Amino acid sequence: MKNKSDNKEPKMDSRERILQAAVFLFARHGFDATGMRELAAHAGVNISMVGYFFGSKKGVLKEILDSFLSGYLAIAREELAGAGDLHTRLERFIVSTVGYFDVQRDSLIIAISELPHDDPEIVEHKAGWARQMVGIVNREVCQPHAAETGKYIPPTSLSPMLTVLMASRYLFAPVMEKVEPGSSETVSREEYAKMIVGLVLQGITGSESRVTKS
Amino acid sequence: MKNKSDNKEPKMDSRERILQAAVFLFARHGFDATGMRELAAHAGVNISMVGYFFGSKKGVLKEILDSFLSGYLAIAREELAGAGDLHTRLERFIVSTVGYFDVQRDSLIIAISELPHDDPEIVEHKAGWARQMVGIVNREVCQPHAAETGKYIPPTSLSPMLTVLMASRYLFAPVMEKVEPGSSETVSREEYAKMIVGLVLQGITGSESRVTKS
DNA sequence: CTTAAAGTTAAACAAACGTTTGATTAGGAT
DNA sequence: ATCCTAATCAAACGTTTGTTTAACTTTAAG
Repeated sequence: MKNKSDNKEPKMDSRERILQAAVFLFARHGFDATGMRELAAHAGVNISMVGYFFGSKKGVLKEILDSFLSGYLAIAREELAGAGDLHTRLERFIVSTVGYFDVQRDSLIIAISELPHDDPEIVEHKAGWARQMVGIVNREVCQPHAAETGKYIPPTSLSPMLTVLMASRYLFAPVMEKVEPGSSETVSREEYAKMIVGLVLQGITGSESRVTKS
Repeated sequence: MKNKSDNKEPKMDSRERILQAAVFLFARHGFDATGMRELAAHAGVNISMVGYFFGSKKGVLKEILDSFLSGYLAIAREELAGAGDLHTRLERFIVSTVGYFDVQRDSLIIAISELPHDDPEIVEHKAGWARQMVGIVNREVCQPHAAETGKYIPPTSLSPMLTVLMASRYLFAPVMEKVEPGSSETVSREEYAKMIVGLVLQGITGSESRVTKS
């Protein structure tokens, strides 16, 4: 009566267990404050398995960042390009991204928290993804927008602005939950996305989804 | 010819030297990745002086956060309250805050990077400041805005959004500098502030300072 | 059955960690 | 002169850090 490979709960891939534990812990204690022993214990594996699968602790971080950022970039490619005018495409992009951030909130927190730190190995990784994102935003948003309005917003400014705007809710959640318990659930993910769509497209006067002139 | 207390360069307060070194290092390597020895060496003091003046390493962080957040809150009190309609007050607030973030960019990076981490001692500190900020934003922005438009944006959503929007440039600077060297200087602080004012007040169509209908 | 690879383990490594100690100095007040 | 206190220092405290080693077990194919 011993299941060999049919059950998933008790005998999941050790590699995957480590990854999940790392996402959980890095987001809560930070990368540097999370020890290998704590990580191994939380994943239910021996400490040396981290080195075996990922080479080093930093290897785990790189994998988390790559996985999260590639997903974010894929959404940008899919939603910002393609058919529709600028407003429509921006709205699609925001709704999709907020959904993605919502599901991947721990990875999002890790990516943004580690953003400003200057470990050259990590900075280079992030710069690679950022470079592609800037290219897409420039081609699909900044230039069409400049053609419409005559005003050019550099993508090196707009990309960070859009990203952190959509991320703000998840970055501040731990603090805001202390400020006003339950405040995370008062606004649903869909309402939050609409709020950002309104803000980006029409400013604070349009922060609800009422779009009268399309 | 020996100056006693007139000169400031060679014999500055050790306490202040530690504080300045900590702001510099915490912003670049992160709080947990910065060691006491590195901090003491960078400040040019003995390692035990950190404990002597601040109690612990975490004591230094708390002082940095308190100093930065109290300044931010003071700006909010000064610019969001007072005379003028909502748009005018928001514009004043954004211009002032961007100036403040620009000068205090290292402290800003520290505050946001440590935001999501769950050290109870630190979370409580941040929650105290956030609670006051939410109160001000609610009274001076959200409620007047609801009276005008009929749409209520919760301050627990709006405060984080405004904050990270103005901070985005400094959070991403290390990465964006790698993506496009010199991109930090292509947009001046004043232009950056105008960009955000336009975005917040009129959306992406108004991201330059051209305000035709006041 | 044998063999080779992949997975897993406990143990050990030097290095670095944050903090504390006790001695020493200097300056002003008593 | 004596005392007090703030400031500074070198040295050591006991832990914990990330990583590595070598032996052991399991898995799967020849």
